[in-house]
Amino acid sequence: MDLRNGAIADALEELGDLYELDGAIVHRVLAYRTAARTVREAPMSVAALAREGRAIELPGIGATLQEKIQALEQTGTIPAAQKLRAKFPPGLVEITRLPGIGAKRARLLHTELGIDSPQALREAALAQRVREVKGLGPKFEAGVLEALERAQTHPDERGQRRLLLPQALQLGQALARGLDEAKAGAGATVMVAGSARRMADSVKDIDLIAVTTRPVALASSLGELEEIESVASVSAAGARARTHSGVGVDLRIGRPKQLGNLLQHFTGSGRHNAALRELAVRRGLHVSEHGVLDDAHGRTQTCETEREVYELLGLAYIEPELREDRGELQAAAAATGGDGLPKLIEQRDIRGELHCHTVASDGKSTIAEMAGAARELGYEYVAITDHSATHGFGNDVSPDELRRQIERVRRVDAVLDGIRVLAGSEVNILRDGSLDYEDSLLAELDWVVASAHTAFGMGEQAMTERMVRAIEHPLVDAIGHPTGRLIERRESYAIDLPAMFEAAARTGTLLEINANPDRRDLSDVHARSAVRACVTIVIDSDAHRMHTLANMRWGIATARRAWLTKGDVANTRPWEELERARKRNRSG
DNA sequence: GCCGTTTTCGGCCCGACTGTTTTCAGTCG
Repeated sequence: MDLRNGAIADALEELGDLYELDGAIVHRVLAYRTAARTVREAPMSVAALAREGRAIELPGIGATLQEKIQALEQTGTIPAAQKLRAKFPPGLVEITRLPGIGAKRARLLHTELGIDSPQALREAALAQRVREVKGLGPKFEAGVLEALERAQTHPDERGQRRLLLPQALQLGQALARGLDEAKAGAGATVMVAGSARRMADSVKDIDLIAVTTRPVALASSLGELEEIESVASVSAAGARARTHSGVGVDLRIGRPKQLGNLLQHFTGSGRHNAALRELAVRRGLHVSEHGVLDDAHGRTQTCETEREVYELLGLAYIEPELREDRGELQAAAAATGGDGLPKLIEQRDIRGELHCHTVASDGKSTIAEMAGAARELGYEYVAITDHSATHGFGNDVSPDELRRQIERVRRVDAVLDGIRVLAGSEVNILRDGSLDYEDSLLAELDWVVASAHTAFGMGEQAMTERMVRAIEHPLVDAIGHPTGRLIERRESYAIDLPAMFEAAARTGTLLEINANPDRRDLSDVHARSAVRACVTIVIDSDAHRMHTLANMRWGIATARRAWLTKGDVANTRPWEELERARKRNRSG
């Protein structure tokens, strides 16, 4: 069994941390962290790739790192890491996670005071020995104690509890509105930036930007908002604060002329910006939140829009969702030989909903209510797909009950104008990959989604065989939430994704981007790999009541982050076209 | 440690903030 990518990434990250403690130059440390991310996001087994000597095909992985990955796979450990672990105890690495303490200071504490754990650090600080170290002082010592205290009383915050995107956007927009409406906000423009603007799965802290002619007054008013518990700093450049729920808020302020620079800078991601600046330097330009400095003229040019920033660098405009340093800069440089950026899918491209629930299983709304709500959203069709008999949640839909449900759907479809209501089911994929309705019953349905809801712990090979068997079933139109992950709560089950994608592409089975904001499954990275493997995607809300049909937007966000166009997504097509093209009609 | 309109060595983004500093290093995003 291959070592999972996550485990390899963890090992590379640890090694990077250790090298940093050991005083390695920052670029070497950075190389490990970049490689760790690449491995974590890779759609294939990096262990298998390394075995074939092909891991060097991944960006940021060279011969040295490939060797280390091979060693890790063969012996379970990397020799260099073992050596360094003996030198720097794990408690020291833990100390570098405390705010305000990095590798340099951790190492200083280790060599000067022999500190090797948070506990030892605490004792030294209480005995006022930390302030005696050259370069440190009483304020640092107090900060250390506070950080240790906080880590103890808020253990969950050390693990960086993150907000899901909907909560982050809601909070960010509330704060932006609050600043807008504050007295100092008159004439100001306030916007949500950061990972929330990039529509990431989850968000660590809220980034806001503002342009105004009265920066200090605006920065001061952040602390007056009801959501804010404490303010760490206020200046003309912005403010940092924390909400009552413990979320960090970073406000950055500039002049109206630099709105584009500021928004671009603070939207990030950090990696996108770093890559952007490297590209700029090669062209004699220096990019920052203040503007674009031209070496040749010694002048800084400010931009009112982000588009101008990218244009100054010879790039096409890059949508925020793409700014993750996943090839978007090369694509945006199409004029100089890149592939060009895709025209990303939009909400208005969606013509129908193909996965939602009603009171027949665990939903809260009726067929007529769901269909009416789907029509309100402008959809042309909606498939009612309640859970199947063995799911165990809500009311079990026995085969007879499903037959009655089909009749109910037909009746609603007959009386409801303006939308086509389809009879479907979200069928359970059993342990062996079989489904829990007879084929003859499935054949009566207009739409069949198949999903795994149980037995997530089976091994990779068994799980892959299970899913591939379901994919190969001639009556399965789509696979629901194909990896089973819950964002920030549950990892995906072990599965060979390339094998699943190959099967889906071969059979014409759709793979879902489930738009429930807790799932967003397939993820952005996986959906992109799937489409590259010639899989067609379907984006579904998986709504359990009328208003959650609007969750479609989170699925669209994931699709956009996956570089998907309208053409990659099945439910952008009219029902007749979709039905004609699907596999049960293709194969016969 | 990676990488190449600077190809096998010598670079490798930019600024704010903090606390410790007599001019800057470390940390963070």
